[in-house]
Amino acid sequence: MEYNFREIEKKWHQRWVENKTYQVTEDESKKKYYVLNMFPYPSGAGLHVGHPLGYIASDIYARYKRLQGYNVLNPMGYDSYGLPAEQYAIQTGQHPAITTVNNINRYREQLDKIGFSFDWNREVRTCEPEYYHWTQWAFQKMFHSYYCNQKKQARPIDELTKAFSTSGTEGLDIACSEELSFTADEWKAMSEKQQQETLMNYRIAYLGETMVNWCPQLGTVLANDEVVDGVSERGGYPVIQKKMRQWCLRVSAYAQRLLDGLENIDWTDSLKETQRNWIGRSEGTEVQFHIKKDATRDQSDSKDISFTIFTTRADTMFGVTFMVLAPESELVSQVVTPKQKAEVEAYLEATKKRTERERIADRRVTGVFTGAYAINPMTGEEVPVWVSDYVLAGYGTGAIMAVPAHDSRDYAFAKHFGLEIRPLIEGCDVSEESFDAKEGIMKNSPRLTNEDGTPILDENGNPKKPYCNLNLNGLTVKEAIATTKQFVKEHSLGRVKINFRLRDAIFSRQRYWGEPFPVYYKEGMPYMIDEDCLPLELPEVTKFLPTETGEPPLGHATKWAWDTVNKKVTENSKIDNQTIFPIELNTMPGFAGSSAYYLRYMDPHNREELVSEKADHYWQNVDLYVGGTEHATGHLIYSRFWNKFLFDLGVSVKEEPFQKLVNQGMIQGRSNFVYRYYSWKTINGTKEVIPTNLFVSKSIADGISKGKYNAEQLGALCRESQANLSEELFANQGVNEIHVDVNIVTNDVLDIEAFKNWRPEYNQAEFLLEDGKYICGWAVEKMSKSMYNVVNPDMIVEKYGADTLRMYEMFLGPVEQSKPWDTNGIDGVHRFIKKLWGLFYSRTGEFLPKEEEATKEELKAIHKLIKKVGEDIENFSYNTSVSAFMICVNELTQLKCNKKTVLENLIILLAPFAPHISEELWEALGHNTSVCDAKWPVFNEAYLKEDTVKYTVSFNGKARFTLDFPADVDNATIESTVMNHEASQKYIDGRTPKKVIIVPKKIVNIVL
RNA sequence: GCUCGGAUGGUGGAAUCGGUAGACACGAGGGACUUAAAAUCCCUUGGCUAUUGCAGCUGUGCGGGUUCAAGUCCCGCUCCGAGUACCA
Repeated sequence: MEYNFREIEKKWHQRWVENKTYQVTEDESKKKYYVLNMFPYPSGAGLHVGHPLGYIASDIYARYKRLQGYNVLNPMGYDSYGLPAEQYAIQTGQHPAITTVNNINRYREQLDKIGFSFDWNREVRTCEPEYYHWTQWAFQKMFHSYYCNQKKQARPIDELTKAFSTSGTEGLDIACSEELSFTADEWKAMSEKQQQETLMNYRIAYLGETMVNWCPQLGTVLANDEVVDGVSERGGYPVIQKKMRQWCLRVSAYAQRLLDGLENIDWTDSLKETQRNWIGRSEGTEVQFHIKKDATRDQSDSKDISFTIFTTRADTMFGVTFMVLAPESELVSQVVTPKQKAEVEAYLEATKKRTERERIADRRVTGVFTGAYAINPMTGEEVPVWVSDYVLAGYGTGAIMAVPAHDSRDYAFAKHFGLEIRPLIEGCDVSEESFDAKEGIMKNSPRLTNEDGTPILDENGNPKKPYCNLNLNGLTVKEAIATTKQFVKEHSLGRVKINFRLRDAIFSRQRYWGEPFPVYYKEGMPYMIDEDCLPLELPEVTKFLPTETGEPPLGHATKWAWDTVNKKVTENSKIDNQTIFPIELNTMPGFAGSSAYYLRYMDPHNREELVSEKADHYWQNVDLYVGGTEHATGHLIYSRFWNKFLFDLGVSVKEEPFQKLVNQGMIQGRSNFVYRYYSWKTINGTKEVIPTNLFVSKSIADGISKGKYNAEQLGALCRESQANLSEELFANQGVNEIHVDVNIVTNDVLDIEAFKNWRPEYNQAEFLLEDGKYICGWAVEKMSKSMYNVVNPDMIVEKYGADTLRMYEMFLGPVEQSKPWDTNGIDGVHRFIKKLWGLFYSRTGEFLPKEEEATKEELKAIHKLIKKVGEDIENFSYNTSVSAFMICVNELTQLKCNKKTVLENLIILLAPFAPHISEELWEALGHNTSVCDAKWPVFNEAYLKEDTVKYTVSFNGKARFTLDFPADVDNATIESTVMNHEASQKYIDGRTPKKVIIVPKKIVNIVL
């Protein structure tokens, strides 16, 4: 019987869908296992073009777990190539919808191509809200919550308003503002609008006036992780800083918990590290500096101006020689002296114009003196206050104390403007660069002597006395930091503070495709529409672009107002601001919907709740999440934040959403080149290229580039290949490297006929071959259309089948490693599948498996495999599993094994890797249930027991030969046997061994 | 700059605890079957020397070290990849 893989695969695929073979069971007494694939497809290559590495890897694990007896939820399961996860999931009822609107839209073209029937204008809106209902719901909950530092969780905002109304605001430790700037009486005196405005400072979802990354070309704001090198991640358009009123999520409130949570989850260290860096916790000290009073300043001299700086190097307080404010800091206008005012304002104007990208591109040292002086609380010294854009407004307090001796940025600034550099560490040299390392012994603190050791004198000519009783001299940097911290705290000069780099997430987008905010505006303040009115569905619009007045696309909608009486959306024309109000025009970003989608899969048809308590308690969290590292600072942070919030609410039982995370590597492109021969001549001193129709094979091209051929030799090559090229073109040789479609190249051999048809201009091409073939050059590049290296796995599936593709992608190497897509080895895997088939069917179509007792060798072969595959799957080392299968099938073929018991075990083991052929052969073995309901075989050590053990005999560490010993041999026997062995004599050479080392079951080493 | 990975044949990659480096494949070379091709099967395949036979040397990016024994551990480099960046 011929193995017609494609027919078999289609048949099984159909059956799985019809019988809902891989659906979860209702039996909740079973252990659960939840596998999920990260929502977007790898590396943006698109639905059908990208390689389903992650799907295959997670699907193998899910099937393995199922065979182990688990109830497995695998909503994005990849059951065969040719059926994308979404379609499968919808058909089997496991998927509530397709992640988010944004994602649907992104894959629209590809989904259309494979016949995914969708009325894009209507169904997207009528189908999606079932899902985004719960995104809107969570958003409203965030709006109605604040973060309580003391309780380390989100709490209802009502608690806060109650506290404000009484005097009991003390003890409220709120993430966003630890000091309340108003009293209970003031609160009560506020208007409703003022109260609402105040509450915005505390809500977890809040409207914030923040600097945003605005992308004019895209007409929308972008999150920090969507901006790469100062340009938008999608499209690469410039991004500028702009102050806008936007919805924000107070992710920063969860910074510490996001950091702590990393301890207990099973992610790769590098990914955890990336998140740690992104969260950027830094422990330091906040110190208050006062501005020296100056009569010439605008503000009355009586007013005391002070500001706080943040530093991790409190030990360097004695080395402060100037202060720097961020240009955006409000302090600048307060401290500037009239004399410096014009200059400072000019500088502020200039920096505003520079985009972030320009600031990154050229790191010029710029800045301007404000005319003000700050008083160092440790030394009493007056140091100048500058403004410079190297200080960021968004981090710390937007002001720094500059210690040029021990900070490279301050150093560059000081050198540029000729400011003092005062080293504080014994023996450090700061003549060329600053000494940034946190090591060494402190000196100069306080600084009482000059460089030559003579005492510094005060105004009266007496030796200067220390300004405060803090002396760090002789301490290490670490000790000095701790001592200074303590000192600052005790003397109320500041406080110990922990800063995070992590910023709040900007949650508005000026797009159409996204969840609409269930928010209407009354007197400019946002109000949530009632929870029972959710979901608020996207309105019909005529255009998806921003309006002429620069409003978001929803500004085109004519029916986008909220009727608070009838509780429904109504025409804009009816807005009276009494009972009918305008609705928010922004929509939510892509990460909104993906942040909690895993919870929804646990209970996809629930109309009452995001997830039922029962389902949540059963499924808990995702056991295995497979996806790319590119989401480390985006989705994987937002999702953890979102889940922690839901955890605080009691909706999610687990604080961390993804217990184990496996990163699949990216599939890179492998480009092929052809080499087009050209000649050239010099006309009027310029080199002129004469192109030809001649394409030369790789090694000839290399030869030409290296000048290996003279005109005669090349001519001979041409005659040999019967290529017509006129004589004069043989001199002045050169080749152009041209990308060629990888789909017309096999094992780097060009399909010449296909090449001629590929492009009309190559119709008349001639070739210089090597060994009768045209060998192409190759390089690893990213997959892109322009490099003609995009490979569509569909072609592989049609030619070799989905099972071969699955196994081949796994065989390429470790899952987490990026690798070029290279079909050169696929024949090997396909051969393996055919060999496997050969164990079941003879060439004449006879069914071979028989009910016979397996031999010792056969049992050994299969149990070796059981052990290996089990271990490998647990370690996600799928490539070595595939090779183990090959070894086993080779052995069984050699043994001519057709024992049913052996083959049954083999098929079960193979089922996760090659599900189609496994189902087919499982059925052939006489089973009428799916192989996915079989039991994973139990490994029995006894079958691997050997009577004899092979020892490697080595002399002075060099392995020479091997010897077999009985398994229970004692060391003395080994030693005497080896010493007396004929082969040993040559190496011993009459000497007496100094030492004999015997490692049981492994090696014997004789030291001479 | 900082952080984290990595470097093994012509290629992808094995070597899980320090114990015969190169499993398993691809490619290449040779052979069998065939009128021929495809398919299939068998042999060889890190390099160098030797080859009638045995064999010897060398070899995991570079330089040191620890050890009876190092791809694996330690120290110092080089190169490549990823992340991040005026974060005070």
